[in-house]
Amino acid sequence: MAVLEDEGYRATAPRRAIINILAEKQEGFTAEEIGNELPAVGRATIFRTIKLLLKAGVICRLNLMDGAPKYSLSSVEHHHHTVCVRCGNVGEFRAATVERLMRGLSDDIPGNIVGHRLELYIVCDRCTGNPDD
Amino acid sequence: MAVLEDEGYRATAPRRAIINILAEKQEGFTAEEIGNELPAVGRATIFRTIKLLLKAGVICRLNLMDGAPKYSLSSVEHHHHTVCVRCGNVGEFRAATVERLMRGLSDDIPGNIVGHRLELYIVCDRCTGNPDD
DNA sequence: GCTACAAACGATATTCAGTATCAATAACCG
DNA sequence: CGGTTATTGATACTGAATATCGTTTGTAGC
Ligand SMILES: [Mn+2]
Ligand SMILES: [Mn+2]
Ligand SMILES: [Zn+2]
Ligand SMILES: [Zn+2]
Repeated sequence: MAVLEDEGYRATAPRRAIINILAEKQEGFTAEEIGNELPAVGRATIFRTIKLLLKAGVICRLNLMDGAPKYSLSSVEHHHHTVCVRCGNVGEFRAATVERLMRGLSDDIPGNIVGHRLELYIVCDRCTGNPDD
Repeated sequence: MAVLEDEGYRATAPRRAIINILAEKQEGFTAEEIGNELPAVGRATIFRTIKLLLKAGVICRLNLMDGAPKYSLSSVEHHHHTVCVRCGNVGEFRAATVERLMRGLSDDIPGNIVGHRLELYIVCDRCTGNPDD
């Protein structure tokens, strides 16, 4: 909520409603899910707010294996995601080794690395237990 | 072209036309570009063929920084991509260190890793020279 | 080379995510 | 409070991708 003030955005009712919902979400979420939970809020505003929170760094975007976009709260500055290919649950992880690797890679890559994206596709423990569904 | 036979697909004129175009492409390409170069081929067939070639492993999909899909010939089995955030040019690279890292990561990650996606966003050498455009 | 049959096609309609427009509304500052 | 201006929601629109379906075309078997 402080995000809005910090960036000079107005603390409107729709924005606060969206932020409240996100605050409780453990798993990743889609724009549609948010919209479904807030029928009173216009579709455009959902997308506008998502974009705003992305820019502010409150949430981050990731891609499912098929490229479909999904979002998750960014609890930490820079991190990567695990996505269960069965149930779609999203996890976050940081690993110093990943970042170290990126720095090492810059020697082998032409041009200047300005960012990266790493997604791990997994079958989560819960889904390993239940072969179906 | 052998791909089609190998997988039991018919070697139709549209498919051959698409494959011929791809064979000459150095950079990554979008579905639209292919469609533009082959006005005679129906849009649906472009997408159907892309999907087919993805499954066959002839091309691979990558995501631009904003999530937009792009494709590139997969010259090698498993690899990753660099995307210039200025001009959009796509490069491929392999690095044993990346794959080694993934194996190492599996200890820290809950669940079974079944795949990963790594994209490096860069400013390519050509774009570093030309600050504008 | 035919023929029959299934695979694949293209046109079309449709879905779905995301964006532009714009008049109406509501934050915020004084 | 009241004025200014950011923000909203309805609506229309775009662009990517897919479903449908009658027609075409590859291909295996003769
Ligand atoms: Mn995250
Ligand atoms: Mn590739
Ligand atoms: Zn799972
Ligand atoms: Zn470039």
